[in-house]
Amino acid sequence: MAKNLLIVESPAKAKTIEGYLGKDFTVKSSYGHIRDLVKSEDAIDINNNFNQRYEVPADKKQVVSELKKLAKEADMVWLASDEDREGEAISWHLFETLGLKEPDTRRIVFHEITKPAILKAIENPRKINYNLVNAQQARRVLDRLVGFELSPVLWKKVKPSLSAGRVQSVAVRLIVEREREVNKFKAEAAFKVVAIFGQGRNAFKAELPERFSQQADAEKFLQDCVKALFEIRSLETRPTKRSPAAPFTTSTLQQEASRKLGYSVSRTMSIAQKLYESGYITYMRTDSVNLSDTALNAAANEITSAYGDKYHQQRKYKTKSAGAQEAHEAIRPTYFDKHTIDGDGAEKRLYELIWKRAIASQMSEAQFEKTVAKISISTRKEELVANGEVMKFDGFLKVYLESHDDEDDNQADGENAILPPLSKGQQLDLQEMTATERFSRPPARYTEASLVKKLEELGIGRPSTYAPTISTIQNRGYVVKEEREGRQRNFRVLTLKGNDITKEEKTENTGAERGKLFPTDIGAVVNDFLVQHFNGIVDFNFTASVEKEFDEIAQGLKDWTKMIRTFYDPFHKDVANTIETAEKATGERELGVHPESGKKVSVRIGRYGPFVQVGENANDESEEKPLYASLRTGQSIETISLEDALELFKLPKVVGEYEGKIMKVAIGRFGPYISHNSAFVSLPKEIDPLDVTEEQAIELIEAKRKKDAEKLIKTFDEDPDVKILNGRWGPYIEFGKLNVKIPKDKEPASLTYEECKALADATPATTKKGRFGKAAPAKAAAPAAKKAPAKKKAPAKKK
DNA sequence: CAGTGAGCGAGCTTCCGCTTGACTT
Repeated sequence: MAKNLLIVESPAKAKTIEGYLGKDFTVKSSYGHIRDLVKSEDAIDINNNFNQRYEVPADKKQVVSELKKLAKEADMVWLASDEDREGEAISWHLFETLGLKEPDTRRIVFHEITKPAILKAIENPRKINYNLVNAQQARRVLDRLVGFELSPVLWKKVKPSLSAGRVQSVAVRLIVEREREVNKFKAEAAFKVVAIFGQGRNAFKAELPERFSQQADAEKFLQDCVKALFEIRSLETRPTKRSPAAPFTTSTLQQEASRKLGYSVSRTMSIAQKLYESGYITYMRTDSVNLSDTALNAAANEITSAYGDKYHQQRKYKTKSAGAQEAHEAIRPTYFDKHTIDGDGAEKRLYELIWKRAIASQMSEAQFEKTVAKISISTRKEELVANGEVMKFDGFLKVYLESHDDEDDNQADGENAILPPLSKGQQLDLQEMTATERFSRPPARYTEASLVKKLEELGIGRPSTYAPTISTIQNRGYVVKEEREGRQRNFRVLTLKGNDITKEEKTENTGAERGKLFPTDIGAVVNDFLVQHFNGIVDFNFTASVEKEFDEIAQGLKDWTKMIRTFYDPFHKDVANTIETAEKATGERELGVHPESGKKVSVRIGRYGPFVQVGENANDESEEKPLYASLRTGQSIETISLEDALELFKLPKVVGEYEGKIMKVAIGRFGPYISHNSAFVSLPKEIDPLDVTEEQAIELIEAKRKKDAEKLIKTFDEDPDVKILNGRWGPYIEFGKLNVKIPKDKEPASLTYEECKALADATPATTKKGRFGKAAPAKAAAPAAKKAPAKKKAPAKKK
């Protein structure tokens, strides 16, 4: 038995380290945290110094018992979790849970998984840093208190099962506020003048720095240019350079993989996880841009041998993010001489991206010669400007060019074009000049990756939580990732050619979005509610300010329970006050009055989602009941117009007759559908329910019948409502409204009616939904309830 | 599931940060 047990957080890391240390060491992993606060309300004892109750979650029991056993057998246990707040806490939880004793325990840390780093760490053990542990406890307790007190407020005031938290609520806020900026944005049009001089290979573009807001001014300018002389007034050439970006962190990897490969952040992370487990890359959840000395040398060797000495330049990067804890290296290939790897296409592409970025980060800068030519116009005082750029040395650009979110902006302007040989005083031949109407652009909606970037800038969230946070806000229905169609927009183009000026009107598509994050109505309502009642929590600086206090705790300058007390008491007061006084939040908005009846038209969120209401709530029997209609996908209570709202009442609508029965189009909870003779057909997305023709409807009904017939295996004379069908997951019996799976040992085609009935009777009706969600399972059917009888709920809080 | 938007009301939902596989539908 090995004398030493060394525990790290990640199993892949454990494997590597075991190779470095030899027989005297057993290296195991804790798989992250091994304990957490209990789920129940009594996890934190508010009145007793915020004492915590921890438990080992079910999925960690096995790991813990194995570690316990090994720890008992070992002479010395080395706690080698990461050197950051969470890592220190993991060591402490291990110490407590495994029942370790101080003389036989060492705490060690390293920032890179290299043999010298590990050996050095072992020579320099220390004790658990309880200040750091306290800082983590403060973080953990604060997040629990915030999350588990705020969420229930939402259940009461907005809708059950919603959630709020220090991180997710700010993420939603960013998206809601950006959407509002986009919606209130008014595009401003201005004419941009571009001239083309010279012929053929010597042709080049020049631009007028000023823009004209009025068409008349642009026209006048072109008019003035008809007989004008153009001359190069000044010519300036200067060297410029561009430097490579730092190697990847989690967030920059997510951004580049999104821009260059189109991966979602969760896809990027799961591919990176595979690469890590295969030993191709270093750890992928990191906020550090640092490379180990071993890596610097390996990169230097690779660059020198592959590209030559002049392409290499050693660089050490410093992190720019304030909250960075830098427990690991930057993300880099484990072996720089491996330009590509075995694996599927996605893995290969991500690996190559990581390899290029890391290699480029150690390469020389690219050198350019930038030329600016200013061109005077004899009839005007303005000058045209031509920019040219010639690359003199490619440097790092040989392998990698970083992309940016706002890429397409400059590209079209010929910013980096090559200019022909020019000289000062040279007369130029105008070939063509255009004045094109261009529009200012609204701020860009967030993509998953650009949201991560923003969160990182605000110091909110950690490398391990970016991807899960993005999923959470989508799963809660606060945010949707969507494509939206743009709309056509006209713009004017004036062209001067020869001595003639022509005008034309062109159209372009604008506002189309792909893979952008949009707030839902519920997201907006929840956000507004939180901003109104808990501004301090959803403040963009809240995390930064508590982080500062956590740092003070980590340095031993502050008592963590005092810090939490100072936060909690007023916060809890707000919670209690809000529960008592706040109205239910529905996002209600009045759109106006119905043009014919004069009744009030309003929108709000109801039990089944956003809807329009015409007429007041009936509080008296003599009054008429109001009319309701659900909003369609893509519509929102915040932006819908009165006209669009009234459109919704044009459904349900009879679109024709078929086989003697009417066909009706309506919108249901699951979207638009056609009903016919008590059968239902969903409308495909691309068909507008208001435009369905009789022919289309018949076609759809027939198509549905055909599809159903393909699924049908057998029917019965005894009861037409009983069928055997082939479903997505195999054959099943449709017994009236109940679907029953057919056991594997039965042949579906040979089942008799009686057998079907028996199977149906044996199936508990748990799939049926009651009015308030899932129907309770029949009491007698569940004799052995696993759960202990529910605890008595704490009596209602005193008022 | 197929046109609702009350209330009735037992018992449930929920946080952030560390880690990976185990899961059906």
